[in-house]
Amino acid sequence: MTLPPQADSSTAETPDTPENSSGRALKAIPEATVTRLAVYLRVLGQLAEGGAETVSSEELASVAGVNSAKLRKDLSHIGSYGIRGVGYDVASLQHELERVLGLDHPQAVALVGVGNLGHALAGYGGFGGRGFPVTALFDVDPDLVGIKINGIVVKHVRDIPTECPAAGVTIGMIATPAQAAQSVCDQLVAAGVRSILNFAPTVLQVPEEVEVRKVDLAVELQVLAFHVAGRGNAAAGGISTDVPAVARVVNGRNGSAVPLS
Amino acid sequence: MTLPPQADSSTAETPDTPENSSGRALKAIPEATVTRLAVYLRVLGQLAEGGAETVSSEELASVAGVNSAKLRKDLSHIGSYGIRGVGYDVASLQHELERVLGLDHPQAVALVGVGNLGHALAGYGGFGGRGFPVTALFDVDPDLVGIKINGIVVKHVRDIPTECPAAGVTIGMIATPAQAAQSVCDQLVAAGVRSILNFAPTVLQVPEEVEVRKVDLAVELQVLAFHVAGRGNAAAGGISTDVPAVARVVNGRNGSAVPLS
DNA sequence: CGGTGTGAAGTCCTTCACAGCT
DNA sequence: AGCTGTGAAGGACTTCACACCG
Repeated sequence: MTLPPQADSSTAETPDTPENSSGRALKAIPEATVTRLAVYLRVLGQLAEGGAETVSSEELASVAGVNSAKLRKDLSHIGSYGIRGVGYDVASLQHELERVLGLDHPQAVALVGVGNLGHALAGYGGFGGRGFPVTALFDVDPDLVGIKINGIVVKHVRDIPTECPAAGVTIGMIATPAQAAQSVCDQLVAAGVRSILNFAPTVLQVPEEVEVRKVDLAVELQVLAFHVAGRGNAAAGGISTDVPAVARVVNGRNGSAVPLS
Repeated sequence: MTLPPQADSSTAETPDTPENSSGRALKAIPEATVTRLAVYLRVLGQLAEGGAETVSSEELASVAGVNSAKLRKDLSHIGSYGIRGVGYDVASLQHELERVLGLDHPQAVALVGVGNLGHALAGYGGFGGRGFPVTALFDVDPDLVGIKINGIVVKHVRDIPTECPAAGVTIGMIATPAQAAQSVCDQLVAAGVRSILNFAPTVLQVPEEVEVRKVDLAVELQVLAFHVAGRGNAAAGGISTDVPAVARVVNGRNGSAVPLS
């Protein structure tokens, strides 16, 4: 699964100065960069599978759909892990990114709302490769509470206060109808969850220390509709990823149909 | 689903100068603004249901999770539809936004990949309110081709070239595994689709005139993980929506549990 | 007065272009 | 000779603050 840039969070401030493992002082990493780091990480995984040992910024950028200057600037925010004249070591850059993104010790994810969409999310094993295990499921529908999805029992929403802390949940996903979302959100926050991915079409009100990212399908489609209507006229200018040649090759395919779902 | 800003499209150029219905010259609307217009539209719908006739920028902004200056600036891009000293007429602003977003005449949407996630998307009637009807479904799995979802028969992917133009499809959604996504994308583009919402975890290569927005769950979760890890330390600063008071009230609820899914 | 619409200032992000390491 | 890392320039979006209108 792939999501776009939609976080409605305003930009975080980082008053104190974190350091990386080698003790080098690091400036706060821009929000926009963090999102792309996750993309680079995924691409590196593909390259590693393909047996690549090193990549140049040009190659990596091309596959990731950005230009090389941006990629190098992004990576410069996390330190100097490239080799001049050569490129980046795939494996070590991968580890570095995992570390920076906090993936070195895994996060427990709770999903609330196991209806239509939620059910699909729960079954989405691995979330497109190395991923986040959903470790707790909640709903209020008596027909759903008690069933197992992917080996996990759906609990009642009222159990959030006890179950979430017990399971060490740090990230919550809300896939309930809009009317229920704020209430659920409040309960997750009360249970100590500080990061929430919201699929319900509502703006959630949360305390400062909680981060919300939202995924709103209707909004995505409406933005596309705007462009279809010609008002954003993409045709005239530079929409689309500015990526040439290499990418299609490295992606490991070139046009033949492949089994779906 | 919500993105953030997340479309990876570079910014479109708009060389010619569009006008609105009243003939007033309009500058190109910023991408970031378009995304929020869709949110405002949704909120206006809620307000209209609640019986509101007018809203101030302050109120509307609060419910939409932005500050009022931004909201006014956003609306100024589409013209002057407010009344000084009063606010905005809910109904007419609603219509104006629908017109600008190109929702006045509806778009046909095709969905490719009716597996786990795709199935859920197909059943997501109305997409959280006024929405986009999915009018064509495709897959390659023989077990899926031929079944009906929400009254729509799943066709084989090889029928895209004939079915999409026939149904007047303008927007495509890709919910296939990553390996299949580029191939499907190519076929949609060949069939005349110029706007694509991609759920597969791959960067799609498309010609300039095609717009791609992506929704990548793994990336969203990884960004959240980054903040959990404290590296983006939200706690210290200004994450979260800067919305107070009014919002929770206008949202029509205040904390009690509501049925889910 | 109250609240919109908007120039101007400010912030964040992107792109350029090149110095410097290997 | 090649490719990274980065200051500096450039754009895009946001916030401020106030003139202006109803």
